Amino acid sequence: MTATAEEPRAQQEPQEPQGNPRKRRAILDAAGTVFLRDGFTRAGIDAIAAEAKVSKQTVYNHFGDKERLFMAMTDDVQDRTVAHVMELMDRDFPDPSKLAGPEDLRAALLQLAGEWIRVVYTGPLVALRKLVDAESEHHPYLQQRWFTNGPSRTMPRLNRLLSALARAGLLDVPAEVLDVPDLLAYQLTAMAGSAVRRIEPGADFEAEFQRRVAQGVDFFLRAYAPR
Amino acid sequence: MTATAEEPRAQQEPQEPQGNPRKRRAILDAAGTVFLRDGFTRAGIDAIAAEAKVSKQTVYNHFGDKERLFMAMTDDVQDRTVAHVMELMDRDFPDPSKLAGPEDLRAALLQLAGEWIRVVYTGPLVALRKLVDAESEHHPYLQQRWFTNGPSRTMPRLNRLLSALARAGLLDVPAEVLDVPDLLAYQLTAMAGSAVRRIEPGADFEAEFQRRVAQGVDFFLRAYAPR
DNA sequence: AATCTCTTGGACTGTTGAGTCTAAAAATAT
DNA sequence: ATATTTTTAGACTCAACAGTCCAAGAGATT
Repeated sequence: MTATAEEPRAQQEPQEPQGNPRKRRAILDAAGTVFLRDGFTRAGIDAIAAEAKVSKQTVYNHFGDKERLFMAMTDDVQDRTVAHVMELMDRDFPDPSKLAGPEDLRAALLQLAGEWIRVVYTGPLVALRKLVDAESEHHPYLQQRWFTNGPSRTMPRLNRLLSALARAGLLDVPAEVLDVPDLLAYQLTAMAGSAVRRIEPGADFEAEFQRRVAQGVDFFLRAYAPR
Repeated sequence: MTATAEEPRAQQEPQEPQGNPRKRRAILDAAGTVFLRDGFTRAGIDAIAAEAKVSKQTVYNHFGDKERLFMAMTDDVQDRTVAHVMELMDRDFPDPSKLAGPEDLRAALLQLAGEWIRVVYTGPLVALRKLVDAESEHHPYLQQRWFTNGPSRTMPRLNRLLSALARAGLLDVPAEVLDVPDLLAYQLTAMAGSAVRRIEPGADFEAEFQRRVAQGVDFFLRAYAPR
Protein backbone atom coordinates (compact mmCIF):
# COMPACT_ATOMS: atom_id res chain seq x y z
CA MET A 1 0.00 0.00 0.00
CA THR A 2 1.61 3.19 -1.14
CA ALA A 3 0.17 6.06 0.84
CA THR A 4 2.34 8.76 -0.60
CA ALA A 5 1.57 12.43 -1.10
CA GLU A 6 -1.10 11.40 -3.62
CA GLU A 7 -3.29 10.00 -0.88
CA PRO A 8 -3.59 12.56 1.92
CA ARG A 9 -4.32 10.66 5.10
CA ALA A 10 -7.78 11.38 6.31
CA GLN A 11 -7.42 13.54 9.40
CA GLN A 12 -9.55 12.69 12.43
CA GLU A 13 -9.88 9.05 11.49
CA PRO A 14 -11.59 7.41 14.45
CA GLN A 15 -10.15 3.93 14.67
CA GLU A 16 -9.49 1.09 12.29
CA PRO A 17 -9.16 -2.32 13.88
CA GLN A 18 -7.08 -3.49 10.95
CA GLY A 19 -5.15 -6.66 10.86
CA ASN A 20 -5.14 -10.02 12.51
CA PRO A 21 -6.69 -9.76 15.99
CA ARG A 22 -4.33 -12.41 17.33
CA LYS A 23 -1.34 -10.31 16.30
CA ARG A 24 -3.02 -7.31 17.89
CA ARG A 25 -3.46 -9.23 21.12
CA ALA A 26 0.17 -10.39 21.07
CA ILE A 27 1.37 -6.84 20.52
CA LEU A 28 -0.75 -5.49 23.37
CA ASP A 29 0.61 -8.13 25.72
CA ALA A 30 4.16 -7.47 24.63
CA ALA A 31 3.64 -3.75 25.04
CA GLY A 32 2.46 -4.38 28.57
CA THR A 33 5.52 -6.41 29.37
CA VAL A 34 8.06 -4.06 27.83
CA PHE A 35 6.53 -0.72 28.80
CA LEU A 36 6.09 -1.84 32.38
CA ARG A 37 9.59 -3.22 32.48
CA ASP A 38 11.42 -0.35 30.80
CA GLY A 39 9.21 2.74 31.07
CA PHE A 40 7.76 4.70 28.20
CA THR A 41 10.87 6.46 26.93
CA ARG A 42 13.26 3.57 27.38
CA ALA A 43 10.95 1.01 25.83
CA GLY A 44 11.76 0.40 22.17
CA ILE A 45 9.33 -0.56 19.46
CA ASP A 46 11.87 -3.11 18.30
CA ALA A 47 11.85 -4.74 21.72
CA ILE A 48 8.06 -4.85 21.74
CA ALA A 49 7.93 -6.31 18.24
CA ALA A 50 10.47 -8.95 19.23
CA GLU A 51 8.57 -9.78 22.42
CA ALA A 52 5.37 -10.17 20.39
CA LYS A 53 7.19 -12.24 17.77
CA VAL A 54 5.96 -9.87 15.13
CA SER A 55 7.68 -7.55 12.73
CA LYS A 56 8.17 -3.91 13.57
CA GLN A 57 6.08 -2.79 10.65
CA THR A 58 3.15 -4.81 11.93
CA VAL A 59 3.23 -2.86 15.16
CA TYR A 60 3.01 0.34 13.15
CA ASN A 61 0.25 -1.10 10.99
CA HIS A 62 -1.84 -1.81 14.03
CA PHE A 63 -1.18 1.13 16.28
CA GLY A 64 0.28 3.97 14.24
CA ASP A 65 2.89 5.21 16.70
CA LYS A 66 4.40 4.66 20.11
CA GLU A 67 2.07 6.97 21.95
CA ARG A 68 -1.08 5.39 20.62
CA LEU A 69 0.31 1.96 21.35
CA PHE A 70 0.92 3.01 24.92
CA MET A 71 -2.61 4.31 25.26
CA ALA A 72 -4.12 1.19 23.75
CA MET A 73 -2.12 -0.96 26.15
CA THR A 74 -3.17 1.19 29.10
CA ASP A 75 -6.83 0.99 28.14
CA ASP A 76 -6.51 -2.73 27.74
CA VAL A 77 -4.96 -3.29 31.16
CA GLN A 78 -7.49 -1.02 32.80
CA ASP A 79 -10.41 -2.74 31.11
CA ARG A 80 -9.25 -6.11 32.36
CA THR A 81 -8.70 -4.72 35.84
CA VAL A 82 -12.11 -3.07 35.99
CA ALA A 83 -13.72 -6.31 34.91
CA HIS A 84 -11.80 -8.15 37.60
CA VAL A 85 -12.82 -5.72 40.31
CA MET A 86 -16.47 -5.78 39.25
CA GLU A 87 -16.43 -9.54 39.39
CA LEU A 88 -14.92 -9.42 42.86
CA MET A 89 -17.70 -7.17 44.05
CA ASP A 90 -20.38 -9.30 42.53
CA ARG A 91 -18.97 -12.26 44.33
CA ASP A 92 -18.20 -10.77 47.73
CA PHE A 93 -20.85 -8.12 48.05
CA PRO A 94 -21.73 -8.19 51.71
CA ASP A 95 -25.49 -8.48 52.01
CA PRO A 96 -26.43 -6.06 54.80
CA SER A 97 -29.24 -8.30 55.97
CA LYS A 98 -26.84 -11.18 56.53
CA LEU A 99 -24.41 -9.32 58.75
CA ALA A 100 -25.28 -10.28 62.28
CA GLY A 101 -23.02 -8.10 64.38
CA PRO A 102 -20.06 -5.72 64.39
CA GLU A 103 -17.60 -8.57 63.99
CA ASP A 104 -19.35 -9.70 60.83
CA LEU A 105 -19.20 -6.19 59.50
CA ARG A 106 -15.52 -5.88 60.21
CA ALA A 107 -14.81 -9.23 58.59
CA ALA A 108 -16.77 -8.26 55.49
CA LEU A 109 -14.96 -4.93 55.15
CA LEU A 110 -11.61 -6.60 55.68
CA GLN A 111 -12.36 -9.06 52.93
CA LEU A 112 -13.69 -6.49 50.51
CA ALA A 113 -11.05 -3.82 51.12
CA GLY A 114 -8.33 -6.43 51.11
CA GLU A 115 -9.28 -7.82 47.73
CA TRP A 116 -9.80 -4.38 46.30
CA ILE A 117 -6.48 -3.08 47.48
CA ARG A 118 -4.67 -6.19 46.38
CA VAL A 119 -5.88 -5.70 42.84
CA VAL A 120 -5.53 -1.95 42.66
CA TYR A 121 -2.49 -1.20 44.79
CA THR A 122 -0.22 -4.15 44.10
CA GLY A 123 0.99 -5.90 41.01
CA PRO A 124 1.29 -4.52 37.52
CA LEU A 125 -1.40 -1.90 37.90
CA VAL A 126 0.72 0.09 40.32
CA ALA A 127 3.64 0.10 37.92
CA LEU A 128 1.35 1.19 35.10
CA ARG A 129 -0.06 3.94 37.26
CA LYS A 130 3.45 5.20 37.86
CA LEU A 131 4.10 5.28 34.15
CA VAL A 132 0.95 7.20 33.40
CA ASP A 133 1.75 9.55 36.23
CA ALA A 134 5.24 10.13 34.93
CA GLU A 135 4.10 10.69 31.36
CA SER A 136 1.18 12.86 32.35
CA GLU A 137 3.47 15.87 32.48
CA HIS A 138 3.99 15.48 28.77
CA HIS A 139 0.61 14.09 27.76
CA PRO A 140 -1.87 15.72 30.13
CA TYR A 141 -4.88 13.89 28.76
CA LEU A 142 -3.40 10.60 29.98
CA GLN A 143 -4.29 11.45 33.54
CA GLN A 144 -7.86 12.26 32.62
CA ARG A 145 -8.11 9.11 30.56
CA TRP A 146 -6.84 7.02 33.44
CA PHE A 147 -9.55 8.23 35.79
CA THR A 148 -12.27 7.97 33.19
CA ASN A 149 -11.40 4.39 32.31
CA GLY A 150 -10.55 3.22 35.80
CA PRO A 151 -11.55 4.70 39.14
CA SER A 152 -14.55 6.54 37.78
CA ARG A 153 -16.02 3.18 36.84
CA THR A 154 -15.14 1.22 39.96
CA MET A 155 -15.39 3.72 42.79
CA PRO A 156 -19.11 4.47 42.40
CA ARG A 157 -19.76 0.78 42.68
CA LEU A 158 -17.87 0.45 45.93
CA ASN A 159 -19.43 3.65 47.17
CA ARG A 160 -22.94 2.38 46.46
CA LEU A 161 -22.12 -0.75 48.40
CA LEU A 162 -20.90 1.19 51.42
CA SER A 163 -23.87 3.53 51.23
CA ALA A 164 -26.14 0.52 51.40
CA LEU A 165 -24.45 -0.51 54.62
CA ALA A 166 -25.07 2.98 55.94
CA ARG A 167 -28.71 2.90 54.93
CA ALA A 168 -29.06 -0.46 56.67
CA GLY A 169 -27.83 1.18 59.89
CA LEU A 170 -24.62 -0.81 59.97
CA LEU A 171 -22.54 2.32 59.48
CA ASP A 172 -23.22 5.72 60.93
CA VAL A 173 -22.15 8.08 58.19
CA PRO A 174 -23.05 11.78 58.26
CA ALA A 175 -24.94 13.24 55.32
CA GLU A 176 -22.07 15.59 54.39
CA VAL A 177 -19.99 12.56 53.60
CA LEU A 178 -22.68 10.62 51.77
CA ASP A 179 -23.34 13.67 49.63
CA VAL A 180 -19.83 13.82 48.20
CA PRO A 181 -19.49 11.43 45.26
CA ASP A 182 -17.27 8.45 46.03
CA LEU A 183 -15.90 10.01 49.20
CA LEU A 184 -16.84 7.11 51.39
CA ALA A 185 -15.18 4.64 49.04
CA TYR A 186 -11.99 6.70 49.01
CA GLN A 187 -12.03 6.91 52.77
CA LEU A 188 -12.10 3.15 53.01
CA THR A 189 -9.42 2.43 50.44
CA ALA A 190 -7.10 5.44 50.16
CA MET A 191 -5.36 5.20 53.46
CA ALA A 192 -4.85 1.47 53.48
CA GLY A 193 -3.82 1.66 49.83
CA SER A 194 -1.13 4.23 50.35
CA ALA A 195 0.07 2.34 53.41
CA VAL A 196 0.39 -0.82 51.36
CA ARG A 197 2.45 1.05 48.81
CA ARG A 198 4.90 1.98 51.51
CA ILE A 199 5.67 -1.61 52.47
CA GLU A 200 9.42 -1.94 52.40
CA PRO A 201 11.00 -4.47 50.09
CA GLY A 202 12.36 -7.32 52.11
CA ALA A 203 9.54 -7.25 54.61
CA ASP A 204 7.11 -10.15 54.82
CA PHE A 205 4.73 -8.68 52.29
CA GLU A 206 1.72 -10.82 53.04
CA ALA A 207 1.79 -10.23 56.79
CA GLU A 208 2.45 -6.55 56.37
CA PHE A 209 -0.31 -6.28 53.81
CA GLN A 210 -2.88 -7.79 56.13
CA ARG A 211 -1.76 -5.61 59.00
CA ARG A 212 -2.03 -2.38 57.03
CA VAL A 213 -5.37 -3.18 55.48
CA ALA A 214 -6.66 -3.95 58.96
CA GLN A 215 -5.33 -0.64 60.25
CA GLY A 216 -7.20 1.14 57.48
CA VAL A 217 -10.43 -0.73 58.08
CA ASP A 218 -10.24 -0.17 61.82
CA PHE A 219 -9.69 3.53 61.29
CA PHE A 220 -12.72 3.60 59.02
CA LEU A 221 -14.81 1.67 61.54
CA ARG A 222 -13.68 3.86 64.41
CA ALA A 223 -15.09 6.79 62.49
CA TYR A 224 -18.31 5.22 61.29
CA ALA A 225 -19.24 2.21 63.42
CA PRO A 226 -22.43 3.03 65.32
CA ARG A 227 -21.86 3.27 69.05
CA MET B 1 23.70 18.72 48.68
CA THR B 2 23.37 21.44 51.25
CA ALA B 3 24.88 22.32 54.57
CA THR B 4 24.68 18.76 55.81
CA ALA B 5 27.54 17.22 53.88
CA GLU B 6 28.57 14.39 56.14
CA GLU B 7 25.06 13.37 57.21
CA PRO B 8 23.87 9.77 57.04
CA ARG B 9 23.53 9.15 53.33
CA ALA B 10 22.00 5.96 52.08
CA GLN B 11 25.12 5.01 50.17
CA GLN B 12 28.66 6.22 50.46
CA GLU B 13 29.92 8.16 47.49
CA PRO B 14 33.49 8.93 46.58
CA GLN B 15 33.89 12.60 47.23
CA GLU B 16 33.73 14.39 43.89
CA PRO B 17 36.43 16.90 43.09
CA GLN B 18 34.90 20.01 44.61
CA GLY B 19 34.62 22.97 42.35
CA ASN B 20 33.22 26.39 42.78
CA PRO B 21 30.25 26.09 45.16
CA ARG B 22 28.34 28.77 43.28
CA LYS B 23 28.56 26.78 40.08
CA ARG B 24 27.49 23.73 41.98
CA ARG B 25 24.49 25.59 43.33
CA ALA B 26 23.60 26.86 39.86
CA ILE B 27 23.82 23.35 38.43
CA LEU B 28 21.62 21.92 41.16
CA ASP B 29 18.99 24.59 40.54
CA ALA B 30 19.15 24.05 36.81
CA ALA B 31 18.90 20.31 37.29
CA GLY B 32 15.79 20.86 39.37
CA THR B 33 14.23 22.98 36.67
CA VAL B 34 15.06 20.72 33.76
CA PHE B 35 14.53 17.32 35.38
CA LEU B 36 11.19 18.39 36.78
CA ARG B 37 10.16 19.87 33.47
CA ASP B 38 11.33 17.07 31.17
CA GLY B 39 11.64 13.94 33.29
CA PHE B 40 14.79 11.95 33.88
CA THR B 41 15.21 10.30 30.51
CA ARG B 42 14.18 13.25 28.39
CA ALA B 43 16.25 15.76 30.30
CA GLY B 44 19.57 16.44 28.62
CA ILE B 45 22.83 17.33 30.29
CA ASP B 46 23.31 19.98 27.63
CA ALA B 47 20.00 21.58 28.56
CA ILE B 48 20.94 21.57 32.23
CA ALA B 49 24.36 23.05 31.51
CA ALA B 50 22.76 25.76 29.39
CA GLU B 51 20.16 26.51 32.07
CA ALA B 52 22.94 26.80 34.66
CA LYS B 53 25.01 28.95 32.28
CA VAL B 54 27.87 26.56 32.72
CA SER B 55 29.74 24.32 30.37
CA LYS B 56 28.80 20.71 29.99
CA GLN B 57 32.15 19.53 31.24
CA THR B 58 31.67 21.45 34.47
CA VAL B 59 28.53 19.47 35.15
CA TYR B 60 30.53 16.29 34.76
CA ASN B 61 33.34 17.66 36.91
CA HIS B 62 30.91 18.28 39.74
CA PHE B 63 28.57 15.34 39.57
CA GLY B 64 30.17 12.58 37.54
CA ASP B 65 27.13 11.40 35.63
CA LYS B 66 23.45 11.95 35.06
CA GLU B 67 22.27 9.58 37.72
CA ARG B 68 24.37 11.07 40.46
CA LEU B 69 23.32 14.53 39.42
CA PHE B 70 19.71 13.48 39.72
CA MET B 71 20.27 12.06 43.17
CA ALA B 72 22.12 15.15 44.34
CA MET B 73 19.28 17.32 43.08
CA THR B 74 16.71 15.13 44.79
CA ASP B 75 18.58 15.24 48.08
CA ASP B 76 18.85 18.99 47.78
CA VAL B 77 15.14 19.54 47.18
CA GLN B 78 14.24 17.18 49.99
CA ASP B 79 16.61 18.85 52.41
CA ARG B 80 15.06 22.22 51.70
CA THR B 81 11.56 20.83 52.02
CA VAL B 82 12.29 19.10 55.30
CA ALA B 83 13.73 22.34 56.66
CA HIS B 84 10.61 24.16 55.52
CA VAL B 85 8.27 21.67 57.14
CA MET B 86 10.19 21.69 60.39
CA GLU B 87 10.02 25.45 60.46
CA LEU B 88 6.26 25.32 59.88
CA MET B 89 5.82 22.99 62.80
CA ASP B 90 7.96 25.11 65.09
CA ARG B 91 5.80 28.06 64.22
CA ASP B 92 2.33 26.52 64.29
CA PHE B 93 2.69 23.83 66.87
CA PRO B 94 -0.66 23.82 68.64
CA ASP B 95 -0.01 24.03 72.35
CA PRO B 96 -2.46 21.55 73.91
CA SER B 97 -2.93 23.73 76.96
CA LYS B 98 -4.13 26.63 74.83
CA LEU B 99 -6.85 24.74 72.98
CA ALA B 100 -10.09 25.63 74.72
CA GLY B 101 -12.64 23.41 72.98
CA PRO B 102 -13.32 21.08 70.09
CA GLU B 103 -13.59 24.00 67.68
CA ASP B 104 -10.12 25.18 68.64
CA LEU B 105 -8.79 21.70 68.08
CA ARG B 106 -10.38 21.43 64.67
CA ALA B 107 -9.03 24.82 63.66
CA ALA B 108 -5.55 23.88 64.78
CA LEU B 109 -5.61 20.60 62.88
CA LEU B 110 -6.97 22.31 59.79
CA GLN B 111 -4.17 24.81 59.89
CA LEU B 112 -1.46 22.29 60.54
CA ALA B 113 -2.65 19.64 58.08
CA GLY B 114 -3.35 22.31 55.47
CA GLU B 115 0.13 23.76 55.60
CA TRP B 116 1.69 20.34 55.69
CA ILE B 117 -0.24 19.05 52.73
CA ARG B 118 0.34 22.22 50.78
CA VAL B 119 4.07 21.76 51.07
CA VAL B 120 4.21 18.02 50.59
CA TYR B 121 1.41 17.30 48.15
CA THR B 122 1.45 20.30 45.85
CA GLY B 123 4.12 22.14 43.96
CA PRO B 124 7.44 20.84 42.77
CA LEU B 125 7.76 18.15 45.41
CA VAL B 126 4.90 16.18 43.90
CA ALA B 127 6.48 16.29 40.48
CA LEU B 128 9.78 15.19 41.95
CA ARG B 129 8.07 12.36 43.77
CA LYS B 130 6.61 11.18 40.49
CA LEU B 131 10.05 11.18 38.92
CA VAL B 132 11.58 9.21 41.74
CA ASP B 133 8.67 6.81 41.61
CA ALA B 134 9.07 6.33 37.89
CA GLU B 135 12.82 5.83 38.10
CA SER B 136 12.61 3.57 41.11
CA GLU B 137 11.90 0.62 38.84
CA HIS B 138 15.37 1.05 37.42
CA HIS B 139 17.17 2.34 40.49
CA PRO B 140 15.50 0.64 43.44
CA TYR B 141 17.56 2.41 46.07
CA LEU B 142 16.00 5.72 45.02
CA GLN B 143 12.79 4.80 46.76
CA GLN B 144 14.60 3.93 49.96
CA ARG B 145 16.64 7.08 49.75
CA TRP B 146 13.51 9.18 49.32
CA PHE B 147 11.96 7.86 52.51
CA THR B 148 15.18 8.09 54.47
CA ASN B 149 15.80 11.68 53.51
CA GLY B 150 12.18 12.86 53.57
CA PRO B 151 9.21 11.33 55.34
CA SER B 152 11.28 9.44 57.88
CA ARG B 153 12.54 12.78 59.12
CA THR B 154 9.27 14.71 59.13
CA MET B 155 6.61 12.18 60.02
CA PRO B 156 7.92 11.37 63.51
CA ARG B 157 7.77 15.05 64.29
CA LEU B 158 4.14 15.34 63.27
CA ASN B 159 3.39 12.11 65.04
CA ARG B 160 4.91 13.33 68.28
CA LEU B 161 2.79 16.43 68.03
CA LEU B 162 -0.42 14.46 67.56
CA SER B 163 0.53 12.06 70.34
CA ALA B 164 0.88 15.05 72.63
CA LEU B 165 -2.68 16.02 71.82
CA ALA B 166 -3.75 12.50 72.65
CA ARG B 167 -1.87 12.55 75.95
CA ALA B 168 -3.54 15.84 76.79
CA GLY B 169 -6.91 14.16 76.35
CA LEU B 170 -7.84 16.21 73.30
CA LEU B 171 -7.82 13.12 71.10
CA ASP B 172 -9.00 9.67 72.06
CA VAL B 173 -6.57 7.39 70.30
CA PRO B 174 -6.35 3.68 71.11
CA ALA B 175 -3.03 2.25 72.17
CA GLU B 176 -2.79 -0.04 69.13
CA VAL B 177 -2.56 3.05 66.97
CA LEU B 178 -0.18 4.98 69.19
CA ASP B 179 2.11 1.98 69.22
CA VAL B 180 2.65 1.90 65.46
CA PRO B 181 5.37 4.35 64.46
CA ASP B 182 4.04 7.35 62.56
CA LEU B 183 0.64 5.75 61.99
CA LEU B 184 -1.31 8.61 63.50
CA ALA B 185 0.52 11.14 61.36
CA TYR B 186 -0.21 9.12 58.22
CA GLN B 187 -3.84 8.83 59.17
CA LEU B 188 -4.13 12.59 59.40
CA THR B 189 -2.32 13.40 56.17
CA ALA B 190 -2.58 10.45 53.80
CA MET B 191 -6.22 10.69 52.89
CA ALA B 192 -6.38 14.43 52.50
CA GLY B 193 -3.11 14.31 50.62
CA SER B 194 -4.23 11.78 48.08
CA ALA B 195 -7.54 13.62 47.72
CA VAL B 196 -5.67 16.83 46.96
CA ARG B 197 -3.67 15.04 44.31
CA ARG B 198 -6.89 14.09 42.57
CA ILE B 199 -8.06 17.68 42.14
CA GLU B 200 -8.95 18.07 38.49
CA PRO B 201 -7.14 20.65 36.45
CA GLY B 202 -9.47 23.50 35.69
CA ALA B 203 -11.18 23.35 39.05
CA ASP B 204 -10.82 26.21 41.51
CA PHE B 205 -7.78 24.75 43.15
CA GLU B 206 -7.77 26.81 46.31
CA ALA B 207 -11.41 26.15 47.15
CA GLU B 208 -11.12 22.48 46.33
CA PHE B 209 -7.93 22.23 48.37
CA GLN B 210 -9.60 23.65 51.48
CA ARG B 211 -12.60 21.41 51.03
CA ARG B 212 -10.59 18.24 50.75
CA VAL B 213 -8.27 19.00 53.61
CA ALA B 214 -11.34 19.68 55.73
CA GLN B 215 -12.85 16.36 54.69
CA GLY B 216 -9.67 14.62 55.76
CA VAL B 217 -9.49 16.41 59.09
CA ASP B 218 -13.16 15.75 59.83
CA PHE B 219 -12.69 12.09 59.03
CA PHE B 220 -9.77 12.03 61.43
CA LEU B 221 -11.73 13.83 64.12
CA ARG B 222 -14.75 11.61 63.69
CA ALA B 223 -12.49 8.68 64.52
CA TYR B 224 -10.57 10.24 67.38
CA ALA B 225 -12.46 13.18 68.88
CA PRO B 226 -13.49 12.27 72.41
CA ARG B 227 -17.23 11.93 72.77
C1' DA C 1 -5.78 -19.33 -10.41
C1' DA C 2 -6.05 -14.54 -9.46
C1' DT C 3 -6.51 -10.91 -6.24
C1' DC C 4 -6.36 -8.47 -2.14
C1' DT C 5 -4.69 -7.63 2.45
C1' DC C 6 -1.51 -8.34 6.00
C1' DT C 7 3.03 -9.61 7.34
C1' DT C 8 7.97 -9.89 7.19
C1' DG C 9 12.79 -8.66 7.65
C1' DG C 10 15.97 -5.75 6.76
C1' DA C 11 17.96 -1.71 5.06
C1' DC C 12 17.79 3.31 5.63
C1' DT C 13 17.17 8.19 7.51
C1' DG C 14 17.56 11.42 10.80
C1' DT C 15 17.77 12.71 15.44
C1' DT C 16 19.08 12.79 20.06
C1' DG C 17 21.80 12.32 23.79
C1' DA C 18 25.56 10.49 27.19
C1' DG C 19 30.00 10.84 27.99
C1' DT C 20 35.03 11.96 26.40
C1' DC C 21 38.79 14.73 24.82
C1' DT C 22 41.52 18.76 24.09
C1' DA C 23 43.74 23.07 24.21
C1' DA C 24 43.21 27.37 25.86
C1' DA C 25 41.57 30.77 29.17
C1' DA C 26 40.17 32.05 33.68
C1' DA C 27 40.22 31.88 38.48
C1' DT C 28 42.59 30.51 42.85
C1' DA C 29 46.16 29.45 45.65
C1' DT C 30 51.18 29.61 47.07
C1' DA D 1 54.86 35.61 39.70
C1' DT D 2 54.15 30.91 39.39
C1' DA D 3 51.83 26.74 40.00
C1' DT D 4 47.48 24.40 40.48
C1' DT D 5 42.86 23.80 39.86
C1' DT D 6 38.66 24.81 37.43
C1' DT D 7 36.13 26.28 33.56
C1' DT D 8 35.08 26.71 28.78
C1' DA D 9 33.64 25.75 23.96
C1' DG D 10 33.28 22.71 20.73
C1' DA D 11 34.39 18.85 18.25
C1' DC D 12 33.95 13.90 18.56
C1' DT D 13 32.49 8.88 19.42
C1' DC D 14 29.12 5.66 19.98
C1' DA D 15 24.77 3.92 20.68
C1' DA D 16 19.87 3.87 20.71
C1' DC D 17 15.72 4.59 18.71
C1' DA D 18 11.26 6.45 16.07
C1' DG D 19 9.53 6.05 11.98
C1' DT D 20 9.83 4.98 6.74
C1' DC D 21 10.48 2.30 2.64
C1' DC D 22 10.55 -1.69 -0.04
C1' DA D 23 10.27 -6.09 -2.20
C1' DA D 24 9.13 -10.64 -1.35
C1' DG D 25 5.98 -13.85 0.73
C1' DA D 26 2.02 -15.76 3.43
C1' DG D 27 -3.10 -16.02 3.93
C1' DA D 28 -7.18 -15.67 2.86
C1' DT D 29 -11.32 -14.56 -0.52
C1' DT D 30 -13.58 -14.95 -4.70
